[in-house]
Amino acid sequence: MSSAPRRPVHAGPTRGRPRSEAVERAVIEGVMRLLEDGVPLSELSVERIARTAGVGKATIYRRWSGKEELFLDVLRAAEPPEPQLPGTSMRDDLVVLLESLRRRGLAGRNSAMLHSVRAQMKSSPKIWAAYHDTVVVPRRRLGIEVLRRGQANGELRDDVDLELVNDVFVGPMLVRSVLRPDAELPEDLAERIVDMLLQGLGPAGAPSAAADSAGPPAA
Amino acid sequence: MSSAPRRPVHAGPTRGRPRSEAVERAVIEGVMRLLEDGVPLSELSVERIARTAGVGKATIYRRWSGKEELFLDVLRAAEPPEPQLPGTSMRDDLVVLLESLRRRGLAGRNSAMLHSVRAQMKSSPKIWAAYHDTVVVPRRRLGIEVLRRGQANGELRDDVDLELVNDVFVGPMLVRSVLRPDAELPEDLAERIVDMLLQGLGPAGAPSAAADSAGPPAA
Amino acid sequence: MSSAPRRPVHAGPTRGRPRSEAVERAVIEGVMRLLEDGVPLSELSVERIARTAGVGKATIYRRWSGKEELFLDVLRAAEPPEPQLPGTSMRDDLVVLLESLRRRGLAGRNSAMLHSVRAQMKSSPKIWAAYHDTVVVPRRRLGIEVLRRGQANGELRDDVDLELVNDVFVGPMLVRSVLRPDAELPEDLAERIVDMLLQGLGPAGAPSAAADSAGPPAA
Amino acid sequence: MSSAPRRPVHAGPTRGRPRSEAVERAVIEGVMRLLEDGVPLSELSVERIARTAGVGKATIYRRWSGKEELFLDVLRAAEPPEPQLPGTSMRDDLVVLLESLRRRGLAGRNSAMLHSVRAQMKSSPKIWAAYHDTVVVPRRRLGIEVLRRGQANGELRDDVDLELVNDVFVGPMLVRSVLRPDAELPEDLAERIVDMLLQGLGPAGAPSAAADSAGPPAA
DNA sequence: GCCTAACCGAGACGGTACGTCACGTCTTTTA
DNA sequence: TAAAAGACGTGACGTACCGTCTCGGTTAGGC
Repeated sequence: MSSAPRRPVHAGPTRGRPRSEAVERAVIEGVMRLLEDGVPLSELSVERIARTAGVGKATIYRRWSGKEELFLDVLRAAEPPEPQLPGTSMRDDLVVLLESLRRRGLAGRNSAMLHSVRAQMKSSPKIWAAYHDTVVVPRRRLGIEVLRRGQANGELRDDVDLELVNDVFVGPMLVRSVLRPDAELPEDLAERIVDMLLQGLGPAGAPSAAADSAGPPAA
Repeated sequence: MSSAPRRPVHAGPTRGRPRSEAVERAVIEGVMRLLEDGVPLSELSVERIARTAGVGKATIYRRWSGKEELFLDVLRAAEPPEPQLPGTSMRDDLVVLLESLRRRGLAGRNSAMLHSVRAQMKSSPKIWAAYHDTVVVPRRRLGIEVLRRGQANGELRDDVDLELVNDVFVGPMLVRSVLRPDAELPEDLAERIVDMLLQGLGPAGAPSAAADSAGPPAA
Repeated sequence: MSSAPRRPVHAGPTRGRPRSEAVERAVIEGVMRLLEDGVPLSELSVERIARTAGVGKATIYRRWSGKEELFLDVLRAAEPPEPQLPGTSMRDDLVVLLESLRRRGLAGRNSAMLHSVRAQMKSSPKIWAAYHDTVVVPRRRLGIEVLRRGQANGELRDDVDLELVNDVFVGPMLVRSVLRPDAELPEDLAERIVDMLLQGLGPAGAPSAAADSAGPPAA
Repeated sequence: MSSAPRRPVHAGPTRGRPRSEAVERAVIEGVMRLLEDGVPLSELSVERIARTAGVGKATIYRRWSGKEELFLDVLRAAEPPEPQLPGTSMRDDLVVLLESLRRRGLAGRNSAMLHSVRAQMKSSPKIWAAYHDTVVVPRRRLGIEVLRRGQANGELRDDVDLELVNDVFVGPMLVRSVLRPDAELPEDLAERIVDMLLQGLGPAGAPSAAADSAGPPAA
């Protein structure tokens, strides 16, 4: 789970006193508590984190190379679990997927701050890449799998690039939380996006029948 | 151009030495040069900016309340001009709009850093809101205007929320540059997104003919 | 008076805000107050000195390269003024010289600590050399001058190395305060040393008459 | 040899693995090697000493309460053996005593550093007292014994304070090595000091004949 | 020949100080 | 009065040691 143990891997098995796992937890939870308490990101110094967690500064630097790397683990710990897909149809799975994305942006008081943390992490391309690979990509894979199943049972056209289609579904939801982090997103947003996209925006699209019948067209 | 002149409006017309406009430009261009030279954002201190621009620190603080506010002006200066819309059809206008969005993300070596600057600015909600209102919103208004014209001439269905539709078009492009700032986006991405959305993703959509014919369906 | 301004001597006249002399004084007096208050030397961190003097750490490092160099100025400030020599005879001058040496070792509560400071400074040969050159050597020169006058008026033999003779007078007094810093030295120690040395230790030395007549032999 | 075993004297005779004497030696010799290698005193951390000696930190703290106490044993180990007195006369014995003092100050490259170690120890009065009692006092006793024998056989006046006379002999030699640790002391310094003092500095002293004849006056 | 207590090296731990750097403010002189 | 320069108090940075505390593994008795 930890990003990089920073232990010089030179010695044999475990020599010396082993690292305390409790410390790891205390630090990450300390950061979360500070964020929940409304401490602005600019006041989240390593020094203060250490003080809050009741931990020496060196103990933090022994595990993480800096604030960014620590934040990476904080975000990973805060990431909500993978949503449970109903599996009844591609359309329903997509709605659940987008809905979980919407909820992530408004989970309690700290969500705005978590958003800032994510933004802050971009200062270091390496760290951001690590976040992208371990958090964003898996979620993306899940979406593409859902789309693939949709193609298989005829809910989705065959002649489309699934990567792009995934962005088309996810983009509208994500871009709202990125551009206006504190805006409240309407509850039926996921449904509206999915249905609108499935039925097309041009006037030649399937008639309004498709808008209410949520299930697969032929079933 | 400056966001907040910070001049206490107490004195008469202009007493003493007037502020040099050259200073303003020198500072903003200094920041840009540093970014272009690959200086990481974390090393962009006010102290260094002042040194680079050959300017006193106090002179910077006289104009901007801090680094974030300065960055705001830097981003505004770096923002590409509003794209020239062809006006031949909603579809073509949308392609140009999205294409300008794509290009913004790969403008030279500094684009990745400008992206970081944008991310950094989110640490301060006030500053981000200012950026949002002066840069994001106008561009958004432009898109919605295009969509409205599309509805008027039958290119877009009548029963849709234009705000949401705008996000649906813009989202896929934006989310890619947000999640993977250094990825190269294919040149025909704008076209593909627009056409895919106009024609719908469900199997009942217009046949493949619509996919190649890029022009408006009825023209 | 200051040991090394540490200012890079590159710019022309005085540019920018000049250094505050009050700060210099506050720091040195802060150290002295801490020593007087019985703070052990090992707790005399730069951090604490700065806090005591109400001064930033950087302000200290701007003037002194480290604790040792600062202590150098503290010792120079604490050094008692050059004693007033009576000039009545070499013997009397020597007694005054040695007496001032004795008194330096017991000036208030802080003398023991000043002694520690001196000891500490030896960790850095460069700093000690500076102390030696600016404090020890002048005092030494004074002693040798007294001896030279003694040779001139017949109080001291002609065939002796004045440097060595000076050490012979100063040594016994100094060695006591070095080896046993907290011992109280008897009040008449200076007199006893001078007279004993002038009259010789061998049994063939001048009879006890020389011991009471303190003045020059021919008076 | 060890100053304070620091073993809590609660258990019976010797239970468990006994302490390795080799470790004790390794640590002390490690310190000496570091000093010989020119490592400045300020870089002589317990951590580095342990690393050099290939020993755990706790092993050092098991034996010594801290760096100062360890240095005490280092100095004791470095102390040259008590000089062999010829016994032919007080004058000769004193010369040998002072000569051994002179030699101590120039024993290889490390003598300057040993001097620093001694100085450093003064930071802790307790440690310095221990050094004084176990190293300085015995040597002092030896000097006073020599003087007493000199009084007995007529080489030294009867009416003098032996403690003070001892300081008078030792002081000039010691003060030179204290004030200028790196100065080279001339080879005949011991002889010159002793003879000068025995014959007195006043012009009424024995004529120059006594200056060359080094032996006791009456033999 | 075990048992077991104390040793050993290694290194993590909570602290504290180091010396540097940047913050935003404040004096200076110069224009 | 604004400008460049740079000192100022503050406080975080990342590192190094402090002295203590586990770890796994040794090394001697005493049984």
